[in-house]
Amino acid sequence: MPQLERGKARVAALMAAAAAVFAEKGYDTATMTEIAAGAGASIGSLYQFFPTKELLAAALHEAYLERLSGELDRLREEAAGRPAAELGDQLFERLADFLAQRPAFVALAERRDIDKARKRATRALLRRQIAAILAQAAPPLPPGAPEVMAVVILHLMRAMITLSGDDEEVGPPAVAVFRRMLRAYLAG
Amino acid sequence: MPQLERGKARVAALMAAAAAVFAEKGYDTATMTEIAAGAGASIGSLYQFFPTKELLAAALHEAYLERLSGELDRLREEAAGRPAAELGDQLFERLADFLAQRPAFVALAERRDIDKARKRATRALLRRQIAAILAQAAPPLPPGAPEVMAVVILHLMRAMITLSGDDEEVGPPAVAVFRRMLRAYLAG
Amino acid sequence: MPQLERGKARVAALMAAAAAVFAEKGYDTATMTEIAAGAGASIGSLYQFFPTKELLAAALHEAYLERLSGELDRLREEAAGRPAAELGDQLFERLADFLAQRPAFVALAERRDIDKARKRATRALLRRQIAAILAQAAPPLPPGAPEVMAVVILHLMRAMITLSGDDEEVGPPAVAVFRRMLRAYLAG
Amino acid sequence: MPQLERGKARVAALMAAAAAVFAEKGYDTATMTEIAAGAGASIGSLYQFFPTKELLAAALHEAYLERLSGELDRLREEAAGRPAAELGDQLFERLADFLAQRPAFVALAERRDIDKARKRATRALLRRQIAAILAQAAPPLPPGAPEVMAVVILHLMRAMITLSGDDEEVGPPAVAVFRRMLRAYLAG
DNA sequence: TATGAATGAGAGTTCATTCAT
DNA sequence: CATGAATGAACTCTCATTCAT
Repeated sequence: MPQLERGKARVAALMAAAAAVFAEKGYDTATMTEIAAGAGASIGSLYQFFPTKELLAAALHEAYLERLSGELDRLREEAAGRPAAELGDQLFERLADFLAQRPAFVALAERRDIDKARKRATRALLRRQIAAILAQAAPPLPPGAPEVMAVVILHLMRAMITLSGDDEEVGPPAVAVFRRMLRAYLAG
Repeated sequence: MPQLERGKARVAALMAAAAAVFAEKGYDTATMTEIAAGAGASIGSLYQFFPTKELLAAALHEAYLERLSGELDRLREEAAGRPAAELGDQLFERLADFLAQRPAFVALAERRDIDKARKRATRALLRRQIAAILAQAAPPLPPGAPEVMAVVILHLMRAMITLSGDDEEVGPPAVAVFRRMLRAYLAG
Repeated sequence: MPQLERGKARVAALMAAAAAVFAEKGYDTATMTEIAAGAGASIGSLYQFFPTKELLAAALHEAYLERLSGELDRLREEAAGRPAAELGDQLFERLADFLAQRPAFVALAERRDIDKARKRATRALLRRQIAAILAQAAPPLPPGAPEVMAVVILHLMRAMITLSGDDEEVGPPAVAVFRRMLRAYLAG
Repeated sequence: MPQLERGKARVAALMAAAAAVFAEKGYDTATMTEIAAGAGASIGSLYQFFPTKELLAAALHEAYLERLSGELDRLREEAAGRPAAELGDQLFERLADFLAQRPAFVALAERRDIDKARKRATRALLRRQIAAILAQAAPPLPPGAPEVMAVVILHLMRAMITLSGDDEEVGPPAVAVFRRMLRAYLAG
């Protein structure tokens, strides 16, 4: 919606501020006022571009999903013919990176006012992309396995996130275990 | 705090209502008014027993934790000398049951206004109990493993919960995989 | 909704204040804040009883309509067998009185966010009551006439209202003319 | 204010859009943004020509009044020497037409932020013009009657407008009655 | 002039919490 | 203890209007 250069910069600043606030407080507790302030904008300016708190969240979420989708596409291209365990490792690493750099992602993905169907659709999309990657493994996984493993990986990622907020002593080894479990399972 | 019989019934009803509302709407979105109404009580009455929304949540959470703690204690007694994989299975099942019956648990465990230290402490407690169970496995797990596996199990449980809200087609196989992964890992 | 005596008094005060503000500023321009202040209540108190500006307006409107309906019922009982012109005069007078004492009535009846069907229904009700009165005239009006005359009278009343806001020099004679026109028409 | 051709077209488009929006939503509820959009212009452009919402409304109202005034002037010229009832009929018809084609007129005439004196003055002007027409009736109306009847006619017009928004079954007969009432009254 | 971004006072509404009865 | 009314800070959102380009 922004047409001028100035507007584009504003929108970028607003989304960045929104990401920060959503990450820190969660969707419900985040306030539009704080987001606007965080971007050095007036509340009116925020609403000029995002007519609703929900729409703001949706826009940010969408942007994240597109980026993630692109990254998975790229990974699929690179990864044809590799062994499954290695693919799992790659996925693990890249997804973890992606999420670590976007701490608002989970808050956005789980906000309650998102409608169920949409949520499901979004998850299905990601699942399919990850399954597509795993389907390229050589030797190939048994039929059906890529889809199930996609779900597994996605949920492991969720666990990862929480883990990074955990104790430092206990987190890293657990991450390693998750990784090994996945590797072992994919290897055979 | 309640001294009379009547008071105890009130408190029970209030906590039940709170559990229902927290489960349905999440901590932030739940309102004290709705909770009171759900228990057939007036707001005034609710505040008589729980002087704060946060205290209400804390009380409910505490109650859940105690119950869970008890269950884990019992499991530890029963489980001495079993193989690790079997213990993992047992834990898996019992924890899943526990959470399935208390859908407010996660919402309470993750509410944002809880102070970090307390959160950490709570998690540490559970971890220790689970580790204690795993430490009784025969043959024994390598040193340090029970603690790490406790973390892993706890996070798998979290994944489980989310999974139950997922598509029906894709959820159950993923649960099975998690189970098998854990089993395999604990077995060797 | 108010259950205690105190609450009933509040509601009465709030409705009175609302009537005053709606009358003075019209529905759109009236503010909930001003209404609350006018009743010596806090904004929260106002919302306790009227969860929406629209509902407040609706409640007030409803109350007015009920009162008016009662008045018309009474008039019908008293008026059986009188000549039509006299009934017209009576209606004219009573309705004018009613509206003069409730300057918010028109503002409420015409607010834009009321749904069309409801508006129509309300008007139809009043029309029917007035027609019922005119139908009792002796000698009787021709068939169909009471219904049409009811519409005419209702619209004359609307004109009356506006007229009272007009110049003082020109208003009263015009009112008199309206009255005579109606009389003449009903007389033959 | 607009000096170029382009400017005049802009102003015309803006006023047309304003008329449409005022008619549909009423003065209070109409927004400058929607008006600008309706004219295919930017807000900045709208404010270039009409520095205030109120001034925009005033300009539109003024334009309408001038047009109406012209029409009444023409009618006065045509109508000298006709019987009063016929003049009433003519007025009735022309005014109704005028208003039917300009649904924003009433909204503009009744907006609340217009100052009372101005409102009164405007009404007085129209009244005088209508009275001037009626004063030309032959045989002449009694002294004072034209002024009073002008008021009456003006208010009947208002009723007319509302009537056209009413039920279709009940509107037209009522219009006819109004017409007949006026005719009869003017005839004697 | 034209455009679209920027501003911020103010409106409606919510809800945890307190108080009077 | 119970009830329900009272309070007001805080929140989301709107819109007339101003400004920079």
